[in-house]
Amino acid sequence: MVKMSDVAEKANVSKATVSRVLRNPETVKKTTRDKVMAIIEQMNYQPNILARQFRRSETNTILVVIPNILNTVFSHILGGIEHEAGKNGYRVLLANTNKQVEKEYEFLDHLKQRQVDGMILLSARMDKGILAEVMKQYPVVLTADYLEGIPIPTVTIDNVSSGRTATEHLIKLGHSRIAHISGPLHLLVSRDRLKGYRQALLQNNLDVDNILIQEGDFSHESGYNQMTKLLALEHPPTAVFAANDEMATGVIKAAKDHGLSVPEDLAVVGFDNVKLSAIYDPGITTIAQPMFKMGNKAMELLLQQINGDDSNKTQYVLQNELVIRESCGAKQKNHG
Amino acid sequence: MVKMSDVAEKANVSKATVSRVLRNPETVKKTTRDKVMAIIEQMNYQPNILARQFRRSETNTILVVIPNILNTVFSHILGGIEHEAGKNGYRVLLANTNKQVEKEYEFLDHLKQRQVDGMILLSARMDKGILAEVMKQYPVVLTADYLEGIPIPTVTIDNVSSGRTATEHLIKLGHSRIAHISGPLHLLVSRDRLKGYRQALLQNNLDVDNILIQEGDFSHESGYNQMTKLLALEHPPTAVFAANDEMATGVIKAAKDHGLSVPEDLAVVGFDNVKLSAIYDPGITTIAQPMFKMGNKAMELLLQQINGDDSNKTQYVLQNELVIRESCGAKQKNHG
DNA sequence: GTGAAAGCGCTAACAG
DNA sequence: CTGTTAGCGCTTTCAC
Repeated sequence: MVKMSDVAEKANVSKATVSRVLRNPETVKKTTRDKVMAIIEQMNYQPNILARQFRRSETNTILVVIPNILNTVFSHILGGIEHEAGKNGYRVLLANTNKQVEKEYEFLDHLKQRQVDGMILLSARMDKGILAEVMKQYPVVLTADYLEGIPIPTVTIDNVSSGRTATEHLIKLGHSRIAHISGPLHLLVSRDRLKGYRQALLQNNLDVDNILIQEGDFSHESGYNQMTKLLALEHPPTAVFAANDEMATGVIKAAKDHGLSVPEDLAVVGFDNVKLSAIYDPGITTIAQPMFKMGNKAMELLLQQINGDDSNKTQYVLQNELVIRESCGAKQKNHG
Repeated sequence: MVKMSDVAEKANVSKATVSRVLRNPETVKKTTRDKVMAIIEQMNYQPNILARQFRRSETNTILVVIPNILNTVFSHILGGIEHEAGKNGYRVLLANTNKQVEKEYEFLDHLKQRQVDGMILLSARMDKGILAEVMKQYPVVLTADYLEGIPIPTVTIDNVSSGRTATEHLIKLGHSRIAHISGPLHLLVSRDRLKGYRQALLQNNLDVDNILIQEGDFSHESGYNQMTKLLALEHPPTAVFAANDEMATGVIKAAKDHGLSVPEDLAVVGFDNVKLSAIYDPGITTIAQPMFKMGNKAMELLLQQINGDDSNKTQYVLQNELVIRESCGAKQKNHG
């Protein structure tokens, strides 16, 4: 493996000059630079990045902690992160926690050992105090997930208002008996969407009937099961707001299996606007999270921190959007 | 940042001993070892991994090159890789190519610069000759994608026989006019599935009608569009084998929009067995790829190479499986 | 079983 | 604009 000193020798310059040519070309006279570059080409010299990382103690790598790669919401955000990272010469190390807190702690060590320059969390189940400590010392950004009461840079949408928007849409369509199938309630995201649902009902002088609120786990199956329960009620709902799109498909399936049509007999609104919601039949009305953009922005904030700009330790709330398709009954069925 | 020499000093031993305690504990007397460990704990010493990597010139990191993170087939395989990697103390660096060959070449440099110990490709669009050269020098495994004529360790299913299985299933159900919507034909995977389709027809003395073979791009939209074309034929097909599940949903949507029922008027078989195929309505009969397992096996093969076991440069063909759901008409509609 | 010493390949003062 | 020099923190012979 040819090294810097080999190049230096052959080019009749010092190692320092070769190093400069590589990292600060403008500080080297053009003729010298060209000569060195030529030798580098000729010898097919590849700098030893490991040595460089060690010497500079920076890795140009960031860690992305994900609860579940298989969830398309997370993989879209990951895509956004990867895109922005690549543009800025950073590499992305993947850390799948499978929803286990212990894994989060494990990956924290990578940060502490400076194996990465920063970390983006899509899942923050760890102890808030510990996280607060960590983020004093290392660049950290939170997205998708968020926490109350600690000042950590965060990129999200407003889940409360999104929940309200989804519910209000159903109210405007004339529904008064609207159910909500929530995500796991140990997640703040789920609680906030539920809060929005409640607010919408109350603001429209509708009763909040607790029997119409069922907790799911974001899976199709839970949507199906909870909807089946709801349909067994004496007064079943005429509309459902499901806390994600996959559960919405379960809701629709349950309704169909019960002999009901969607949206004629049951209006359904989902959440996320993943591809599934667009290709399902009927197309699912949903709240769009700007997932790719969330990833982008999160990476941007992280880069600011890495580059020592601490002025910006703020929360970013991105715009969400109601995407109307067939499942709510506000629109005629068509393709696209 | 406390370093090894600090620990050594406080423990009254040499750096060498501390290093041994960390990496070869069995070569250190128990009493010494315990003393050193205690000091390490007490001082909260974190070894500088960058220094270690540099010194040992190994990274314990592998690179996974993915054409598209948003595709669930790839994210499942990635999950399998990540799982196996984690178990063995390896970290996974993500390399999203967005289907651009140039990106593949770019990421190759990481390998050449020894920034990673090995590479798993889920996409090999690069020049075969170059790849062949690379894999002589560095640990590389190919999965999901594959190439003909170069002896690179590969983990896949048999796409030809899978295509045959899918098609034969439709033939057994009594269909004789069976269409195929293929993946992009520049991909060997797509060509092989098509080949299987052809073989099944011929082996059953059915004509191959080229008008029934349409090229898609694995998207819902392409499935929809190609199916719409097929339905406009004078003699439209009564069954369709789509080269992936997402296109199958497009096929079904097109049929419904055309006033047809699936499976009554049109039988459909997909490919991959992603979650979508299970939750779609109707459930889609499909060929299951053992995606997680493919990732596992690929990582296993890579580890063998990294550990210098070159005996095993073989192709692994994993078992596929026909999963029968409603879309083909072989089964009554029910949930699950 | 342990210590001394050399050095991995690069970068960054500092001088000139 | 370029060269000299001194390490970064760890691992690994080689002695003892």
